[in-house]
Amino acid sequence: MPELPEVETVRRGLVPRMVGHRIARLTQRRKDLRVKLPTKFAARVEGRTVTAIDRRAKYLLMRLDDGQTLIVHLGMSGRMTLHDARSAAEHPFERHDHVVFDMDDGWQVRFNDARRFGLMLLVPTESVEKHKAFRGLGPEPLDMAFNGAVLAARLKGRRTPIKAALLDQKTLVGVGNIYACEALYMSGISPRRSAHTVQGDRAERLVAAIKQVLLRSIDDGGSTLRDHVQPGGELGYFQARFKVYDRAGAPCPTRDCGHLVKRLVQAGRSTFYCAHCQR
DNA sequence: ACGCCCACCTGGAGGC
DNA sequence: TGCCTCCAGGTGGGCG
Repeated sequence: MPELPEVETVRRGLVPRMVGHRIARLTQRRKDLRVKLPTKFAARVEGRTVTAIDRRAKYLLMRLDDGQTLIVHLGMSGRMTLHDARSAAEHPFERHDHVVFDMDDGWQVRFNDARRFGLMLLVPTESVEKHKAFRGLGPEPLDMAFNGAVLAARLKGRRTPIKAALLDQKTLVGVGNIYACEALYMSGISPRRSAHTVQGDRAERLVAAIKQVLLRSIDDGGSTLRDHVQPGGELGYFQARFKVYDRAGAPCPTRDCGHLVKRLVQAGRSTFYCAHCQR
């Protein structure tokens, strides 16, 4: 499910239910996520108050009041759902509700992840950036400092196709298969173009497209294809705005183009593009 | 060091 | 209905 806009949407949905609240109880209904939950995980989290929820790349960072950070990654199919346990309605667990946070005010936050590619880690806040998963992560695309020159420098000398380079979180973070396809289409750049040739004006156009597509998607609550829901259960709507993603065989949306959207496989992932509009 | 392939896991869709 | 194949929003380990 989640690329930057979906993770950011989840973050925003969790803030009002978690920040400023104590985790009264944490239940591990299943421990074998991508990274096994540490022993005594529940005991180390229970009683702690969440002071903030940040995001870095596609990771949620739940800051706890004892100086630890609970790192959450949603993998491909992870979601967070909210339940008001004080209401009279029944709240039966669903298949794949793996970790349950009971907050001190009666709200319940559940981590649900069918494929179990997600992970949770508990690390000292000051060492988050030193963790193996965070070392080498590229710049945040929505930072003011991220511009064409920054991207161009990171693509220099790289022989892989630009599409694959965008998926590589060492190049920049937060962009996944959907938004890589969409940003390349919007900037008129072929996904097959060698990454090192994306320089100068081309890099500027690509950065502008990346920022625009991510921001628009956040505005729409992300993209709901299969799994993504906002924590309150609302769907995302950005998928209605896809120009090429998952649209193989459909007419290219550029006026008067007349060509069809094509699908190809790069680095094991589907790429959707218009061979006429993207060079 | 880099780039490619695959595994990790479950479920939904489509073909027969 | 059932069974089989393919595909899915991510990541990281192993290989050449």
